[in-house]
Amino acid sequence: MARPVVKREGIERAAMELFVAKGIAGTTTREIAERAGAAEGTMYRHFKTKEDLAWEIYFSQLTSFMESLRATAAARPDVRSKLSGIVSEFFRLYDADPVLYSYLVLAEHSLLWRLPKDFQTPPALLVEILVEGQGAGEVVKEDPNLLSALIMGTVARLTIFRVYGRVTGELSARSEAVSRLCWRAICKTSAGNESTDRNGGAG
Amino acid sequence: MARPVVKREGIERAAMELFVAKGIAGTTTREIAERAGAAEGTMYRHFKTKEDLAWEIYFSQLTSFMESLRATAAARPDVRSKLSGIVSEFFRLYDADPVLYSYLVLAEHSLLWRLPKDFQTPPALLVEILVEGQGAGEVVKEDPNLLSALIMGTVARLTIFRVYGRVTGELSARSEAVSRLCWRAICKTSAGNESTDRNGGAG
DNA sequence: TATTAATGAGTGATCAATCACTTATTAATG
DNA sequence: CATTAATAAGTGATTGATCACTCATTAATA
Repeated sequence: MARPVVKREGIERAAMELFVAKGIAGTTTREIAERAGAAEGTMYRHFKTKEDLAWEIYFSQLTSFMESLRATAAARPDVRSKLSGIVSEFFRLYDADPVLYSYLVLAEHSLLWRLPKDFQTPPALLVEILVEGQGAGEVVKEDPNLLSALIMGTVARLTIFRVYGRVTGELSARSEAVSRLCWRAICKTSAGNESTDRNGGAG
Repeated sequence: MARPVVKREGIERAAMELFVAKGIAGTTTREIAERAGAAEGTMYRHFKTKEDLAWEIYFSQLTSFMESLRATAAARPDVRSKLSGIVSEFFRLYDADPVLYSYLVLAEHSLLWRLPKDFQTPPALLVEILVEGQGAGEVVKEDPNLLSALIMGTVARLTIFRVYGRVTGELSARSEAVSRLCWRAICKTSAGNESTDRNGGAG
């Protein structure tokens, strides 16, 4: 235990912001250091390479986000509300930290291959829940990957629209509408259309 | 006109393949020339900079794709079949040329800002059709951007799943299922659920 | 032969990464 | 408590490699 670490967090934050704005390859180590108010050498004290820096941010943040997704799903009793809980969680993350959201969900597929083979990604969690719903006869019998693509895709694309100003305001406010539309698509009967779900916007 | 141009197309193709695989910033001019079997200097005869090369490919191909999207939509009589025609068109492009699809739809938002302000993008075309459908009472009265995000998002995410092996085979084979599910979500009544659409998979 | 495409060695700038060094903090000793 | 040794964070000039881009020259066509 010697001198305490004070620069590392700032380096991670600055790096993430630049990676989202310009891509990993398009960001220089000098820029990161400058934005973080640190020396380039400090970066290399904590991270082996620039790619490692990108990876460590990605992995730790995705792990943490997946834990909250799983907690949300586990706390809900039925498939319908599990799904709207997950949708809410995505939008909550965007509203709280758009840069982090972009880094985890929209950016750089160049990091995905590094994930451990048994790492549960958001689409995989969705498939798990959807299969459960199909077993219970609540979800339509289509390829669960297709249903998962519908939910993940709608959420991700709405965020892209938000980034580019095609939609405005807090995405959390859209949570209920997105859940409702997605559920209309994937529910077995069309009875779900008129259900007034209150979990979509809450927590 | 003396010596004819023979290398340009190969440079564009090689560049696009590398841009999709490694990003624009992550691709070097030397790599492009090598893969194209041309000299670096030849690249600069036809394109002012590397970024210009990326942009010219993007703009010309997107313009051409938008023309076929509009033609498809125009050739269909009703909103339901216009939308499934567009979905089919996306999947057809992926099956025919996954690299081009990835370059146009999945990659590099760094080029989007260069589009002329009046350029009609795929989401904008969808919104146009959806608003028409709302006017005719066929489409649910939600923010058309949200409905457009649902369709565009589902299509794009399914392609990402295809790229990463989460789904396999020709995406065109999924066209009908995707259209049907999306229509369930966005149609005004739930009557669309049992309609057997034959346009989704065809032309 | 006039014209233009194609070439590839060459160029200065910039890159990621290094390393000898300084500074802040804790632990040990009297 | 005062002093000092040990430790690890932080620094920034430096480096060799690599980058995007140029230009004098050669090759191919009308």
